[in-house]
Amino acid sequence: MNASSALVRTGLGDQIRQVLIDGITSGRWAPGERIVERRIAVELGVSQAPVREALRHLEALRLIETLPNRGARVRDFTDEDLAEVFPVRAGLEETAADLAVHRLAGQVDALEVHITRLAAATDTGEVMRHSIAFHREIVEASGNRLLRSVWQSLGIEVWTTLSLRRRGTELCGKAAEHTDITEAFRRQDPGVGRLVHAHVMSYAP
Amino acid sequence: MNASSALVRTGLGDQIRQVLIDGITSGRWAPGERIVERRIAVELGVSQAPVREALRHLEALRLIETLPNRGARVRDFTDEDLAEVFPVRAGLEETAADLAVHRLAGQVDALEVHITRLAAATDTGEVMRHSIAFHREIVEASGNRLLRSVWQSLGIEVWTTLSLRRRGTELCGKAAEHTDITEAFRRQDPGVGRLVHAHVMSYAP
DNA sequence: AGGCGATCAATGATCGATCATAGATCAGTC
DNA sequence: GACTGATCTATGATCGATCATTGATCGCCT
Repeated sequence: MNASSALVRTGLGDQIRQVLIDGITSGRWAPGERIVERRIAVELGVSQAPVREALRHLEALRLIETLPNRGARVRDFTDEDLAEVFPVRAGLEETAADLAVHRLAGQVDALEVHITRLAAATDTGEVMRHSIAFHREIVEASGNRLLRSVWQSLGIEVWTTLSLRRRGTELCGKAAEHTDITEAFRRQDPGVGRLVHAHVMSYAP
Repeated sequence: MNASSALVRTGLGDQIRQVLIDGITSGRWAPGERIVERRIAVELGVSQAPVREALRHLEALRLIETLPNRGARVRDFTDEDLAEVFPVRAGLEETAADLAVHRLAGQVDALEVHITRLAAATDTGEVMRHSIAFHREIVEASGNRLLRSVWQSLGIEVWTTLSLRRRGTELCGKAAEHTDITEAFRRQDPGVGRLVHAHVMSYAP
């Protein structure tokens, strides 16, 4: 067991997953390229088992495709793949907003925090993270744990990164709508769900 | 390797998962009860690895909870857990319906098949399966593979089974609404999404 | 008695090795 | 040369064993 990259002892599978995600989003592994379990295992100085575990996570995130007995390969993301995310997100977040508007009861402090941070963000990555955090906050505020689980399993961050990598960054400028949404939450506007829906869909290509 | 239950050679993990799901839905393992990897492995005459794989699937279905280094236990499903499914399903299926109405373009044959089969169903389990199949058809018809993937990952069948086990069966009588929905699809009614949403929510406790 | 650290058993996490399958390669036949 | 089947290779799937963590138990000290 070497120490190629200082893998500290806390959940090998998780760490390997992150390595693989970084590798895919950074383009180290090209779309369509095969990811061989043992090769990764040797490279990271670990066994095959935690690599398999990580790969199943990537499969759940739909970052890779696996065929029985034939291993995994990086998905060749089509524009359609990227576009498919938005209706699903929009539907989920509309549901979340409709649930959250009752629970928040006009208390929008948590949302405003993210707006402030987003305004202060400098680089693209930071803008993305804070923008996503705002949406995550709505989902959290829904109080529906299943909804949160499903939303998270979409791997929004990763897909957004991939989307940015493909097309030029176009996610700025929409920040103003976050303020509109927050105001709708503050006055407990029952139309906030549709507002969120439209907002999410406006990101779609 | 014994042959306790004729585990044929095609995806041990999948088969083990089914054994565990059956065990949980049938009540063999009580809520809160611990599921010990090696115990299952010995019982089924397999190794620990495929059992772990199966357990991760159950975790994704939220049938079990796992703590790091402390194993898995059957979730103690609260009424709230069961109730949480419906808003999420409703949101997803509304999205699906809105997408599907364009793609189907009034062709509702596939939907009608399930209505016919549902009408012919005899026992409760069959009613449930055909009823679910109708909803699955809508999701399939959306053409959005991500949506399908997310919907399937909800494990509707399992949760419905659990719901039936807890409360008396109350899912009959709603079948008529399936006909209404199908008609809405046939005439490409843009309100079909809301109709499906309301229909799904009507199952909620 | 109560608190506290050492010890132990159970078991999840990980490992290294083996088994089995899918493709690729090669030999033989026509 | 083209087709068929045997063989070989790479690799996923599975196994049995070991490492490491957790919570429980026990004995000691105050």
